[in-house]
Amino acid sequence: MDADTALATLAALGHETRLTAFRELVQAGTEGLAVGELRERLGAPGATLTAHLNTLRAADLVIDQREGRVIRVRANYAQMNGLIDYLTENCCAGGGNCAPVSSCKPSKRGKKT
Amino acid sequence: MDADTALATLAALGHETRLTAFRELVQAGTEGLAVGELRERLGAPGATLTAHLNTLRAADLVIDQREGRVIRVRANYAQMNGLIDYLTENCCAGGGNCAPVSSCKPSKRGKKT
DNA sequence: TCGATATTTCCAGAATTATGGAAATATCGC
DNA sequence: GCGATATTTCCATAATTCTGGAAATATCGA
Repeated sequence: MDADTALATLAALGHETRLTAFRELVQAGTEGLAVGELRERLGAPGATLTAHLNTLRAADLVIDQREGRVIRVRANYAQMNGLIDYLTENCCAGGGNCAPVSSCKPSKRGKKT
Repeated sequence: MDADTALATLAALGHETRLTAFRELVQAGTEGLAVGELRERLGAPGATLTAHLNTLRAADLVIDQREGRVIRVRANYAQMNGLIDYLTENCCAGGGNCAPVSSCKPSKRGKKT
């Protein structure tokens, strides 16, 4: 992932509604959610949600698929992995101060930092 | 790391100047950089850089230490690790679609996604 | 104390982003 | 085709963030 893509991805996630929406989609799993279902969960007006979804779409963080009148949205895990990779490189490049092995240990996840 | 902190961290990194600044600091390693040195590298006016540094500071992404008239700024790797952990949890929770082992393999870093 | 250097705060204008109602588009079942 | 449902686009307003000059603050060496 290049810097511009990482930037767009970070900016897309750096908004409360969009981060919450993405988390809902991740929790929903591979099936994803209908836009209407997501709208109900977030309690946002349609136009507002669409605007945020468009930002997430532009950042390639979600994939949608039309199923008749319903548009089903899913989290794009590949892009999230790409972002994590990018940040890991950024975090670890140069000084070797936080090697991937230490930042990715399963046992370390969930700790209070 | 809680959701609010992750949000502030993502928003802080979701700006070109701040992401570039953070990358410079990571590359600079444990010694960090003087604000003036960072300012020269970024080519930004002092007030502008200070505003961005304040955002990074509020997000706990940088640590600074005064050395006489110079303020030395360093990347806070712990916070970056915390963010990566948060995203990894978000990415992997629910569906098990992208386990940390796959997103953090050293061999996978650097791939084009 | 003074003058020089480093950085910040103050502040206001510029630019961008967010919000949501109303109208438009797409698809369905009949 | 028509009415109903799902979602988007359009658009204007509101809110936020960005930017950078000028003044203020902090520290130094003499």
